[in-house]
Amino acid sequence: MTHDIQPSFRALSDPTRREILRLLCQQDMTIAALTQEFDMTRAAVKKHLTILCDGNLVHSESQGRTRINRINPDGLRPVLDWLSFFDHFWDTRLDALKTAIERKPQ
Amino acid sequence: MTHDIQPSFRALSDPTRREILRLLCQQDMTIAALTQEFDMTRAAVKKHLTILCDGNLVHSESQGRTRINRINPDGLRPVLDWLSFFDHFWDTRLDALKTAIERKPQ
DNA sequence: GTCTTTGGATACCATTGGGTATCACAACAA
DNA sequence: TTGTTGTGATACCCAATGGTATCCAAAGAC
Repeated sequence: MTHDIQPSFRALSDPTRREILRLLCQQDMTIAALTQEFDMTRAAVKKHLTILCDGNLVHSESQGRTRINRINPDGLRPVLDWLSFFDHFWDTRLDALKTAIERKPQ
Repeated sequence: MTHDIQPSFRALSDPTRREILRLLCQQDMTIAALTQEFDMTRAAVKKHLTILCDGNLVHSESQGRTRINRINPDGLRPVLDWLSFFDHFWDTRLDALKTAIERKPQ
């Protein structure tokens, strides 16, 4: 039901893919347009886009001969949720430590 | 000067390492203690810890014979910053689109 | 129609990554 | 001292990954 976050973290772990996301934040782009921004072949960019789609961070849609690649901001939510969870537990532990120190008889 | 975020994203991309972070949120742990939580050898856990240290998410400190592994919450900040940047640009684009629609004569 | 462009798919290569096995070393206990 | 425990480091294995080259199909442009 709820999406696995692993594909999202995987997609974010490559600098080329993060750069693709940055570019797609500004405008939708075709594979050909994205390829012009990198020093690699179209096939390589296509592979990165597939991984970004698997991570639910990008959505692709055919329009005639071209295929429009679009950011999917909802895909980032599970990642942010996990990091928040992480932060929450850290805070909890910090609070527990603080409480322990305060209670400790000198 | 400012740390490269790539090692942090890399460290977060593996489920075992995310689980290690979750465990370390609750308490500091030695490698031996961490190894008991996983179905793998101490050497494998050690490798994961090295990657987490490279990503600045964990800090290790020798205490006599043992080595204490501790969460470094500051290491998560660059990651959160990047994701915020991402969010910001998405919002900006969304606003631009909204404005364009509102301005568009019907 | 033909040609060009855009993209999908596959095979292939070199490197990285996660894992084990193993040896060596330092610290503590007896 | 002898042994045990916690750790570091290395060599090795196999799968995954990032990349290329290549072929193929379909949509537009001419």
